[in-house]
Amino acid sequence: MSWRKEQRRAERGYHHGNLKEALLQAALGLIAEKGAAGFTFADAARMAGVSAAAPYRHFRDRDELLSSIAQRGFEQFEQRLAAAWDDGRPDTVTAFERVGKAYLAFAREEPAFYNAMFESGVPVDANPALQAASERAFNIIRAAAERLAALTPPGTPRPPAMMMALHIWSMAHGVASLFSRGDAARRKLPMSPDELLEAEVLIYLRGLGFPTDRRPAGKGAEPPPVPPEAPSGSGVPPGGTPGGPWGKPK
Amino acid sequence: MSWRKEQRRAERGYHHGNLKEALLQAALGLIAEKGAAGFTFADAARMAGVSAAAPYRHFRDRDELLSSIAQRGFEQFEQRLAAAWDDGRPDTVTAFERVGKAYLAFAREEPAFYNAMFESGVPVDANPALQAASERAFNIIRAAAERLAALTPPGTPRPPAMMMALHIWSMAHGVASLFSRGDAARRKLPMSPDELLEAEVLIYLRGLGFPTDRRPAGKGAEPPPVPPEAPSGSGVPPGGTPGGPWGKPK
DNA sequence: GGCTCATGTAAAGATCGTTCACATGAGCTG
DNA sequence: CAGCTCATGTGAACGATCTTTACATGAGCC
Repeated sequence: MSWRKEQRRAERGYHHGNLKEALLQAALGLIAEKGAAGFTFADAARMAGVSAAAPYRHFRDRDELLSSIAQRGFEQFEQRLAAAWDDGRPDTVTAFERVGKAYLAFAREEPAFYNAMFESGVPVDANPALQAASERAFNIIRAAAERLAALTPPGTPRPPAMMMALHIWSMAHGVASLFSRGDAARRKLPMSPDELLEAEVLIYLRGLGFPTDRRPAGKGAEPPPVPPEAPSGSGVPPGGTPGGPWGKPK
Repeated sequence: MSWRKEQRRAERGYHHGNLKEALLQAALGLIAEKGAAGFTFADAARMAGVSAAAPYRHFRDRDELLSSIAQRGFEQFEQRLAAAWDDGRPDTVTAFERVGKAYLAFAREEPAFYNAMFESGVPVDANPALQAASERAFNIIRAAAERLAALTPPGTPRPPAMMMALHIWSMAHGVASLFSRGDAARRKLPMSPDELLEAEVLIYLRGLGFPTDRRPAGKGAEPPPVPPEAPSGSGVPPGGTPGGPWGKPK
């Protein structure tokens, strides 16, 4: 046995005290480094200063550890999305876009969680708690979509809110997993993932009849200003950044 | 040594004859079954009836096999996308949507390839040939986007074609990887992935000012042949079919 | 026929995931 | 405080995988 190990043991005694948490943290670090596939149960144990068999006292097997991380990830994800949504303040469209940004930010800033959640092959539906956490996170997007759906300008086709939510989710996930993470991020793009997603969502919202004219596209005339936030009237600020979400068209 | 093995050997002699190809096929089957993560080099060897060391005569290591499969996948992917695009016939928008469908169809029908290409953790940029194949596939989408960009009705914002291509790619990939494959597909949806993507793309195109009012929601009449390629038409048509691509709003 | 080299084999080392019998010690009970 | 118990950690061991190394085979070519 290594000197190091003995030393660790001396420091902390026979019992670790908080092994479960330590393992989760270790795994998180390892996944961030080498991906969920490269992460090793034995490595996590080593990193926690414990024998290879010890983790089995806290997790049925390697998959359960991964699953736990995914679940915790969904919980944090939900919190961040909820904070971004902020119940639709100051206006629905702005908040909606903030959710998109939060999605990408999470994928970028918490690669280990995102990996465990969406790219580790953990079957979400196998674990009820995990599935529930996943649904709670999605429900934020869904709630936002409901609000948005209620606001689609009259005379415009109005898809079910659920569908809009799924659309947004797929856009965000598509951008995140193709361009915003790991080696995929190395695909060189003419713009940042954030800009890409923002423009995508804006075009989509325009397709639903929402005024997205706060960013005049190019030199052209302002797109016809549909009454902001249709029925009630609290709404999208008319002003905007010049250049449009996609920059000046050449 | 097993009887089976001896028998196989007797059938084919000491040399396999076409081991490289056999390994690729075996791997493809295994990945389809158990995912790229669960796929094992030794298993592929076994399935080809050779010793565990034999594959190393044809692939530097397990990753190179995976990488080869990904590359082959991108090549087939390119072919299918190209066939779907069919150089924009009969009209750009129709062909464009066909590309979207082809994307999903590939993801669904060739799970092993799709898995190796996008979900196996193979670093695309590590292998120049692989990267080139990937780019050739993307170029189909890109070419389609160029054509579409050239047609955006005047008076409408016109994002760069490259951006449009990336948008479409991210939508397709998002839908495919969230809803169209593996356990993720088990997330129960109120509609098929194909419908979901089609609606998403249509709304997006509408956001770009394209007329997307053909296609009465259900089993209705034949899509009214909108004058194909309508650069002259003004943006979003006021009428549109009731319901649009997403069925009747409730 | 004989040489050569690509192709396959067997054996072995390193690492993992996992299990099992056993050790330790924290906390309760009396 | 003594003793018991049970959660928690240890070591050893099994089978599987990946990979390397030395050796075997035989197809093609002179």
